[in-house]
Amino acid sequence: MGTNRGSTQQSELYAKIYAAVRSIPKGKVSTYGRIAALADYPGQARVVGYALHRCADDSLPWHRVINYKGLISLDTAAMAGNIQQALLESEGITFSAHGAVDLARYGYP
DNA sequence: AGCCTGACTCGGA
DNA sequence: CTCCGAGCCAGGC
Repeated sequence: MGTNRGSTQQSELYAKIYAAVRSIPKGKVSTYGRIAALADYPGQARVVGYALHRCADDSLPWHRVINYKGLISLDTAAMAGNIQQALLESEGITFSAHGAVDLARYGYP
């Protein structure tokens, strides 16, 4: 990549993150740290969370991204957390009684 | 320019 | 099991 005009690099970061999120197959879930690694930004899980927070794309399967504990980062009592769990369950993902996902079973990669 | 917050993660007590 | 602190980066004021 020769001369890079500082203009599209910022989008590149989000593009990689979105691409990683889109790479999650239906019925699977991934973590922020995992997405960061797939996006070539290991350790920057917070940036992934921030990118998803600003997600302007409704076709982005952001609900397949959870934290490393297998829990929904959003408050499950809140609307967003409730929606996320509902979406994952609609894809065939089962939750524990404590509201946790088995990453060893549904985790991706 | 600087400061604070956040859809994160990890290790320790 | 829960709580706390430290490290990382981007965005907003």
